[in-house]
Amino acid sequence: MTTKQSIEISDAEWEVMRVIWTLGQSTSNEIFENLKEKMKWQMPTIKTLLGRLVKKGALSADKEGRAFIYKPLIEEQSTMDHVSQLLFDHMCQMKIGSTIADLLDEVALSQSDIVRLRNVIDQKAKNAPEKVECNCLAKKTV
Amino acid sequence: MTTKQSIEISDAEWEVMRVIWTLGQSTSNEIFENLKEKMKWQMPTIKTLLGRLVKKGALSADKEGRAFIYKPLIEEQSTMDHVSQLLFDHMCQMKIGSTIADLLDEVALSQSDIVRLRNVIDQKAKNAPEKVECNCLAKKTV
DNA sequence: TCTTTATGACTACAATTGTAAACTAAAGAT
DNA sequence: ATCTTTAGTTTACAATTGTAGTCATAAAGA
Repeated sequence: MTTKQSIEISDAEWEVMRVIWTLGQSTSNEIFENLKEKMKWQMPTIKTLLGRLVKKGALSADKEGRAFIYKPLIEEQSTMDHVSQLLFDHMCQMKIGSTIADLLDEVALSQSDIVRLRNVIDQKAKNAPEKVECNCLAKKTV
Repeated sequence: MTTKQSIEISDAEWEVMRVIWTLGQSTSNEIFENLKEKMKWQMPTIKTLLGRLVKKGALSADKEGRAFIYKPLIEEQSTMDHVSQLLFDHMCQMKIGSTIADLLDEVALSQSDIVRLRNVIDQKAKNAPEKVECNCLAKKTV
């Protein structure tokens, strides 16, 4: 799993990836079973998404008898890290801290997540500046 | 500012919003000056994005002499909160904690951000479960 | 071996997005 | 009262995305 960071995965494709990541590998049928309720998708929709994901290099497809077995070529955690960084990269730096705080308030966290988060924050605390500057405007070239 | 949460703002549009949010209000010219370097955009590109944002209800446009003054109709912090929630909503619940930890490691945080984050985490710690279940597969309807 | 069926491949098509050219109308200058 | 400049409007156009129909083919059963 080389984990190419440059791959763009759309929302719909993301749903397919989640199933495959969780199962480790999967057939189109299995994916269909897992998503038809939640997404109200027809089989051809899944086929299209699988095709695009293979083409993008996010999945491998190995023929196993009649069907293909799809396996992830990119790793889940690093893909999640990548897209969240992309998102926050194009937001006002000054407000990222509060946004993450608001976010933490909404998500489910386990005890070990808490430990991990506390550690990260303790580390950051050591060198945190008083204020983070807004980076939304071009620097004045006076 | 009513802050309609349903508005979808694309990446390019986001850049325009950031400038307007930071300035409070702006003309197309001012936006151009702030983004031409960073985005390498031509003026018509900005015009298009402004038009789309007004149409979407993200901006108001008041004629002031020759030009329009654009003002945000949605609030920056809540828009940031909204899009980050949207992003994490379609990710594996089980891995969100570690993703946010990885993210915190990368971003700039001020001392007051740190205080705020510690508070949120302390709150969450009270009721945090041992483990957060993966929510990527359909529940078996046995 | 022939037929049925499951599965993937190809095609489709509208909406959104990124990017910008061309056109038009109004404001300021002469 | 014109002309020029400037700012907005309309049009354009390819790529991506969401969603799915149709076609072809290979496997499985009769």
